[in-house]
Amino acid sequence: MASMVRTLKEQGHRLTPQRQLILEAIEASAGHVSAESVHARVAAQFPQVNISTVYRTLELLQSLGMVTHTHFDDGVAKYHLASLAAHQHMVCRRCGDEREIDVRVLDPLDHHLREQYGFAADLAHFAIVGLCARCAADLG
Amino acid sequence: MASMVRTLKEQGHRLTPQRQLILEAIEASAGHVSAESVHARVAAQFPQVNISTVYRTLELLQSLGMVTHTHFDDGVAKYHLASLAAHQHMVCRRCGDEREIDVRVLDPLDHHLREQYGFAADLAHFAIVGLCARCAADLG
DNA sequence: ATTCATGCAAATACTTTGCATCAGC
DNA sequence: GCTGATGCAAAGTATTTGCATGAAT
Repeated sequence: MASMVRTLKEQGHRLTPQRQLILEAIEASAGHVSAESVHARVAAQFPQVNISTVYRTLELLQSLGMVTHTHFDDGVAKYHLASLAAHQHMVCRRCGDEREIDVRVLDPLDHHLREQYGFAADLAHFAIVGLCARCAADLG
Repeated sequence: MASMVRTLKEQGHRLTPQRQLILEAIEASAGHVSAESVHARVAAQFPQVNISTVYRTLELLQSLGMVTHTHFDDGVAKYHLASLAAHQHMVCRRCGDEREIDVRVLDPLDHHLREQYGFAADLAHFAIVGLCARCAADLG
């Protein structure tokens, strides 16, 4: 995160308390967070920080490649540090249970798309939706 | 689609012109369509059909398993016939180019998730986002 | 001092909901 | 006739934008 601050300034952007707070909030949540929950975390200490600043900062951090976002089933964008990009999630459509899996599972697919189509997939970009074992059992 | 009408009635739902039109619109678009474009198609002929009816019908068709939806990169839900579920899309983050691929590509992943976690993934639920060959070249 | 970032409020896009009326069964 | 489906309007949620003020450099 020291490096992030550096990157910001190197790219000619200003270092503001808001930006630091937002960055810290994303780190602290160690996972995927919506803009709203980032804002909630920040606003818990500094209520005057506006959610539009959160959105603008998230966009900036994305454009700098420091952060990425993922769409879960509800269509809401969830953000996480780009350095954590090497993970993927399975979300159960029925119970909402969420589980992390190793991206290496996706490697064969990645290679295939690359070789077949020259397509560099960002496979961590979306959560994998489906039915978890328990719910499948429940449904008979 | 005759079967769809049957399913509707068997499940105790009424057959209305709106529902038929919406179903036809989804079929006609032979792909993934947003609620808004379904509405646009229907409204072209019958302007009095309301978009809330489109949403309600799409939800119904989903609950009956006739239709599914997919989130593309913009977070907007795109609907398609469940019978067409056996396809997947790659979308280029940069140029927006969209390309269909065979889901069989996803079979190994599907098997892995099933065996490892008992998770029945709906792999066609999300488009695969990434960078297409041309854009990758453009960016050097 | 300059210029970019912020807060605020308003706008936008997508989707859902309450309610009275209407139509399928 | 009963009940579920529709249209309309309004609310809700997620996100974006214009603009004047304020802060980082």
